Amino acid sequence: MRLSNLADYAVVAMCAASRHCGGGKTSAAELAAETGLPVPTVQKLVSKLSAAGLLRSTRGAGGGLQLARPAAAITVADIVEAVEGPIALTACVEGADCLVEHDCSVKPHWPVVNEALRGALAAIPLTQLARTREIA
Amino acid sequence: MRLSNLADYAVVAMCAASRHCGGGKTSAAELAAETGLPVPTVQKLVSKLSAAGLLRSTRGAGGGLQLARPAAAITVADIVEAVEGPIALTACVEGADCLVEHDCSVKPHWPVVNEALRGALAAIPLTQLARTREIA
DNA sequence: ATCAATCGGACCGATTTGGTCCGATTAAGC
DNA sequence: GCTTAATCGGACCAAATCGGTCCGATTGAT
Repeated sequence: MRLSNLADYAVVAMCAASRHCGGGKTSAAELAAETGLPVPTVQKLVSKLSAAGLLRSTRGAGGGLQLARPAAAITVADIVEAVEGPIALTACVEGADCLVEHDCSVKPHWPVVNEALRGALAAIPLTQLARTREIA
Repeated sequence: MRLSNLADYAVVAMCAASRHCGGGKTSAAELAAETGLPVPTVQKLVSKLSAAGLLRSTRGAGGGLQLARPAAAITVADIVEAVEGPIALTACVEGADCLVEHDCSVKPHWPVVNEALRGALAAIPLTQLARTREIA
């Protein structure tokens, strides 16, 4: 019942990237310096985030990264799904057959819980996270 | 972002145990037969569930298991926490220092998400799960 | 006191996760 | 047009956790 470290890091990294949104491009190395994460780890993250369409990467000298969408249109749920894949608490939510399929009275309830979690994550846009410790 | 298989199994096993509530005691072997899970796995589960105070075990010949509380007073959150430990999406929710502590603007938001998830799990008592496929 | 049936904990293999490294690609500069 | 430099992208490897299996300790009935 725990979020993977990578997903946690990704949220922090995207939060840092959103601060560079006005100033144009940033780089994986810069994000690593600001977040304190290892550079290769950040590179791995931006790969997945780019593939998911959350970041837009420009290669070559002078290249870098920028948000593919406005920060307000990116939620924690988007970031988590980009790194960990679809949010599914149990295998049967994704369609896999559980081994007690014939009389599994629990099955119908999981999608409800699943959507509750997803809704909680989708309710937090990147703009809200960028406000440094205002709600602490 | 996925529940462990053990936690999923534990919910199913507890659901099966609740059906024996009126009839008194059951056993790990019986639960295994009803759920289709391997016997040793169920034994492992009942150990943790007993330690968490959700099941009461009686040892010796003719012993067995029974719910320690009424089924209505046991929620999915209780079962998940019994098997997986406290529900904490990130390490910082539990008090551990993240390595970007000094300016982690994300940190204040995790407890909110965490409670939303926990609330969704705590809203489902065992009695609701026992109703076989009524809400499908 | 013996026996039988149960739970409880310890051991082992497998999968996933997290971290590191090197190569492919691209744009700028000469 | 070529060289150079800086970047992203994917492949490789170690570690931790998870899942499964087994055997021993404890307890009540006979």
